[in-house]
Amino acid sequence: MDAQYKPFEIERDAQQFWEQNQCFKAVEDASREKYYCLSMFPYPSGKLHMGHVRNYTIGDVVSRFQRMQGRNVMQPMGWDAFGMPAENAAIQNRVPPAKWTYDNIDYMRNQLKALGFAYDWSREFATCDTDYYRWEQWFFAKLVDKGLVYKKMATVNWDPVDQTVLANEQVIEGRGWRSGALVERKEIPLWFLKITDYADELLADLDKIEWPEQVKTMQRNWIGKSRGVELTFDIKGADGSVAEPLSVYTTRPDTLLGVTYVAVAAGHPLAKAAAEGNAELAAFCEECARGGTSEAELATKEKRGMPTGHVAVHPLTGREVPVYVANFVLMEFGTGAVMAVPGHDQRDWEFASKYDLPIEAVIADESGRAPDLSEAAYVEFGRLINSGEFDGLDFDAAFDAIAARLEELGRGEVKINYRLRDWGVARQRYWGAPIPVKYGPEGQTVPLSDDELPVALPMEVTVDASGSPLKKMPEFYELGEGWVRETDTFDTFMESSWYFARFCCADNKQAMLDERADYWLPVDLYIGGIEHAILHLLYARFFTKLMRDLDLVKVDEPFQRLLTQGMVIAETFYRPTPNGGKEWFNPADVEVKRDDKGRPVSAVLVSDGQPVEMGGIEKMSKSKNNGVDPQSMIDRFGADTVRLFMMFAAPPEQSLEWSDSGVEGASRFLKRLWRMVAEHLEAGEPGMLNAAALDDSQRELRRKTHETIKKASDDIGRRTTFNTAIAAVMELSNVLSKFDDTTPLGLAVAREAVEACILLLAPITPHACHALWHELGHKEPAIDAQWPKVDESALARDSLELVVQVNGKLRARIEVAADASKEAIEAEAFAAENVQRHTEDKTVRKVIVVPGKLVNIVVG
RNA sequence: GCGGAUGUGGUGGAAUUGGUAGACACGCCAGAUUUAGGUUCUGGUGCCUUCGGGCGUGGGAGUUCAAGUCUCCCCAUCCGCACCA
Repeated sequence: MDAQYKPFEIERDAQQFWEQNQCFKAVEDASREKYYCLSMFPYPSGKLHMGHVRNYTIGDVVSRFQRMQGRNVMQPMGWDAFGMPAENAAIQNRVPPAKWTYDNIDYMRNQLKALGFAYDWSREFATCDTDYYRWEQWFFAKLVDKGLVYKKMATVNWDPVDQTVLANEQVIEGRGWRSGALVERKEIPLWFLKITDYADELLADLDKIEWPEQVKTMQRNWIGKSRGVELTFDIKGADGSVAEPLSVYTTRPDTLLGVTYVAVAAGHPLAKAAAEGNAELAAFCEECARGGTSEAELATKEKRGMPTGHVAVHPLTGREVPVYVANFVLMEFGTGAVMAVPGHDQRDWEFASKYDLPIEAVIADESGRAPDLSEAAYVEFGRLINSGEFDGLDFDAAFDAIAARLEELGRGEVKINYRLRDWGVARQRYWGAPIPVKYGPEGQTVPLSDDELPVALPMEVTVDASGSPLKKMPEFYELGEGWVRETDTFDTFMESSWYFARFCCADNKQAMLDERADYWLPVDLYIGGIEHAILHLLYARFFTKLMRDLDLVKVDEPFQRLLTQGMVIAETFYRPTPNGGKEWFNPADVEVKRDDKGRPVSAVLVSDGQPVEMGGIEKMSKSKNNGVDPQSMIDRFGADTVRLFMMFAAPPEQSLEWSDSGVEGASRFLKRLWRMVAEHLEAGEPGMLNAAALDDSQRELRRKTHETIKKASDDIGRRTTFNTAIAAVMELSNVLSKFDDTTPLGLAVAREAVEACILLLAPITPHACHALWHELGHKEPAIDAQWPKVDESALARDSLELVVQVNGKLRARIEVAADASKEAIEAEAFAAENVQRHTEDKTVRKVIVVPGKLVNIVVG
């Protein structure tokens, strides 16, 4: 064999072999156990970034591993092709979004192929293909029939200059990103899916799936099921006139007697009514409507309010408290009004302090007395005080008693609430799937029927900043006789909510899904960024339940296991610019200088030799210019090196810091591995592996081989910590390289170790392992080789090393027989010289023996 | 603001169930070989030390024979927040 590792030839040959033999085409086979491994499909932004490479390498490693376990593996790939960047590119470059998108797909597909991923390309599709989104339109019409779709007014970001709706991303510090105009909140009618109908099931079924606990927690908190009381306050105008009663929801009815004011949203009917004769209040309400709609922006805003002049009558005591308009109360949440208990809610406390409203204690602290409310609200549970007949009750008793009393008075009832809101799926944009609805001359709203579908998106359009071109295309929306088509398109989360199912039967032109989905679903392992922990994953779970209820799938949950991968980060470099900004330089163009300890101390730009500042390690991004181009790495080192580095540098769930020298290390290891196999083959033909005839060093290598198989199998299969699996194989290869026994038996043991290294690495560096497996004389390709099995008998040891601690400090190591008794171990421990030194003149109080691990002698 | 996470040598990380902290790799130091240089190989490398040992996992307290791991408080950084994907 060629003693030199030539990654480019090897990779080209391996990829050709896989393609010619259609090795990764997945075929349904009821007699075999299936494994559906899916990575989140990419948005075709132009070229792959390192985050993609990481994501897809993880998926590929698992897919190839599962194949070697004998499973029938499907690993598909496609394109999440609708979205805003295509429109932005269209505005900038005057290219229609469709052309831009499909060109990007062509380029990125080639990049994926160069990385050698084991995809079944026959299942590929893009969500902007009419053949894909037509089923989404069909499905939406079915949901309308089932009553799971409705239209209501909702708040959007409105750019008053460009006269267009902005995404939250397009609102920068309260201003439109193009126009710079102050953004306003505006109400427009939009389509919604009733995800709240499924809130309970979405919550309960989290227990059925093997997801990271933190992701499940985030989803639980997002759904936010709470038990509380909805109650009403009677309202009186400033002149004493009676107004519409005000409904509020609270999870703390035990604090009801501490209510000292009530607050409503600026858009609340009560606020609107009060503002009519009050110019100051009207101005305030208008001001509240300024700025973006994002919750982070609203929640961090300074809390402000203004009295309406109305008073609310306490439902139990009859006490009259002022009604405020407050900017932190939102019409979209709950009833658009809240009761305020400044003594026991921090936000209410701050508001009350600011506007000089009374702060009263109705919950006692641990000592049973009224808590000190001068610095902050007391938010713990406790027994009631200053609450009349309810005094002395704890939270649960007070909850029930107060709820019962309100119910008796017809003033309230216990209610389960969810934080989750229905899903607004309409977007006022062009590059999305058209919403299949038409409107009639008499105001009818009708979903399109099967024979009116699909509604194809016109592909040849000119896009500008003034909103969707569909709204200016009568040939698109005019249907004749006064009928017009909806011009809004779907949220792109719609497409990504069911693509995993369509991969099962992407070629079906007659139906959305067929029985092949029953074979492949659920996805066994889903891999993608943690940033999708809530929205995408929740919507996909919701869609699965919708599809199940329409008899399209049989599963309750889409993704049985979930792996959330961390970000790829890199050092940043910059120079200050005269205008106070920063000019960022790519790490590839910078050289870092180190001190004699290897600490980075300074950096210079290679092109001019002048210094640049180090800006810290950040997520790879365009704005900081610290992205490392995967293509240039593949061109320099080959795909296997890039894959190996990515899997070795960090466990998949943590962020991964890019390091050029780390990549070189990965490349070095592959060269060493290659040379080692070549030298092993030079050394001659191995004999039969007779386990009973091994000498000590042979037995030791064989034990290391099987320990490595055991660890790597567990690391890849169960723990998905690929970095430690690779480290274990490196250890084995280090031991192997020092093993120079060229007897037939020695070579047999070495051959077993070499083959273990290659097979254990085959999922990670598939091209090199494909070639090496062939060099070792195997006719079947490495992808069809069986994953190595552990020989438990090779793991057995005669003696074990234990550590001896005195008062928890390590003092000695002892060698004891594997089956030594506790007494024998203790005796051996006390016999150690260093142990004697630390125990003499002291009383032994306790001896702890942890079998196979350690002895701890406690002296005093 | 709310929700979720992370923090270990000069660096990335390992320590899976409370039981030897620092596996594996990068970097650095010394040596060897070859070369014009990169390369390759061998050895060393947490910090301090009076060479007995002591200290050490963001900071502070606690539980335990034993804490990177469990509990409480604090600090810093990252992700998400419903129209970015």
